[in-house]
Amino acid sequence: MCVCSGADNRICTLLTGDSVTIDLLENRHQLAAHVYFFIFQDSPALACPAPLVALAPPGATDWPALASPPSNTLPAGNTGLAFVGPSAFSVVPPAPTAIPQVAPRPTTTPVLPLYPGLMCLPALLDKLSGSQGILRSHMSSTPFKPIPNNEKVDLARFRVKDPVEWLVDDVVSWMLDVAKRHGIPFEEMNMHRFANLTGQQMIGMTEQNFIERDPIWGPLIYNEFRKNLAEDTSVIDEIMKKYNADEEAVAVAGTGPSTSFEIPKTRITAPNPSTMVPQFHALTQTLNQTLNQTLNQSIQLNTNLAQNLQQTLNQSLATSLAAGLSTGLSPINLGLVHNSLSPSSPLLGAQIQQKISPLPSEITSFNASTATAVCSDFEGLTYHVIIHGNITPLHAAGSEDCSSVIDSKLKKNKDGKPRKRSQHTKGNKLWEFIRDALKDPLTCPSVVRWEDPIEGVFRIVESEKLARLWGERKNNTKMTYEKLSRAMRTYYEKQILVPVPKTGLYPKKLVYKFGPGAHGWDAIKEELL
DNA sequence: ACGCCGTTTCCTGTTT
DNA sequence: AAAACAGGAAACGGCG
Repeated sequence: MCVCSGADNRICTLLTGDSVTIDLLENRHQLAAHVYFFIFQDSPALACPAPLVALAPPGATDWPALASPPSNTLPAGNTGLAFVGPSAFSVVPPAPTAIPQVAPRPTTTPVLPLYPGLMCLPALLDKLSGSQGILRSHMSSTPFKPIPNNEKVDLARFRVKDPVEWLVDDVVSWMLDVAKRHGIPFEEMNMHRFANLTGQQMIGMTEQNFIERDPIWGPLIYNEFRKNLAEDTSVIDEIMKKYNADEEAVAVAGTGPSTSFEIPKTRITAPNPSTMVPQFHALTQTLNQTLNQTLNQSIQLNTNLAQNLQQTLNQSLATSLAAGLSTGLSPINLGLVHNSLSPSSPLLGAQIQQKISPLPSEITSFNASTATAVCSDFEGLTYHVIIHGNITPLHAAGSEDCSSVIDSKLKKNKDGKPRKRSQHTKGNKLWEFIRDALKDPLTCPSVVRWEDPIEGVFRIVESEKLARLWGERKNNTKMTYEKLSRAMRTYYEKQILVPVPKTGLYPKKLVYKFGPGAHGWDAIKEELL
């Protein structure tokens, strides 16, 4: 999809993915005079000739007069823009001289008729890029070759990433979201002035920088971005990374292995303000206070754990903060934390069990059913457990290390090869496990992640880790991704999974899509909408 | 004891 | 070449 703006109508921001299609449909009436939308209809891999539906603004004089409509035009009266393929383009910053300022912006937003013509993509591309040098295609000159760059591009992706990790696609997606939420017609934003920025670059920008790029909406965009940052946990992440680095250093130089339950109270120090973006000072101080407070509570809890194991923390703070610490969640994901980290979280037991193992020897088990724990592992460096609720030493089923017991009970099949123990666990089906992993910040997005939460498309990020977790769940240390995927494939027949559309929108491997037989995964969709 | 379900295991062949 | 995908066949263990 291509969104063009600017007074010369040739500054184009190229987007990929289909979620924005909905935005377009919803906001079609808002399209003002100088916006062109190029929408590729039903184009599996953007092979050309891909039917191209273009909206022609009334009175537009420089609309590329491209060809007569091919024979496969849309039926008369068809206004559907429903099938949008991926973009074949990357964003190329326009030359500054090519961006005249738009003086009075249109305030009315007429409903635009569909341009009657359907045009071939390369022709249009040549038309646009040839004259201005704005567009660059990833496509080869071979017109029928599929897009080489079919990396995941998801217009909802910015929601699950830190702004600091936003790529140019994410920035544009976010801006579209801002425009939609504020009812701003896209073309009224100088989106192209932001389309070459990453989140990291935007973090370093002042409000004035925003205003320079968009005198009208710059302050709003700036405030929206800051709001995003304020709700984001990246700063805490930085603090915690620093903390972990310090802790590791101490552990190496110190008296023994460090565990998450050896948290020195003095370890958290304020970051050097000179190394930080000025706007973050106040935020960092606040977060530091919160962090210290929470950690101190955890330390206190830890101190009493072996004797009493009854402690109450501020659930909201501990859960949200720690969940954010674990994954650097965006605000939206933080909003999901309460649901996803419920004590009954299917992953939690295994995760807690895994994380709890370095506890002092007298604490050998953990009642996951009565506790809410959050673990953050920072890519395996170290981790911290912040616990809320009642924790009692117990002998919960599954809490012991069963591996040796399992091994001794393994039966052998005809070939004399050992077979694993139970495969059948009521209410714990594989697809449910994966669904819940997608809700759990401990595993999403590090192990599994959404490609398109609206469509139910998800991707396995770390296949063997997912298999290991599934194996832990089933007390089967021999689980592999190969076996797990075989079980996944049995779901196609039951429509629990359905084939992922070969649109080129998604990576070719490790991507699955929930089907009508699966349920409970679309709660995230409701959160996002 | 039996049949069904939801895997798990093993395998061969294909696709990416 | 390696990883992932596809799917057949048989085994397994829990459950009704």
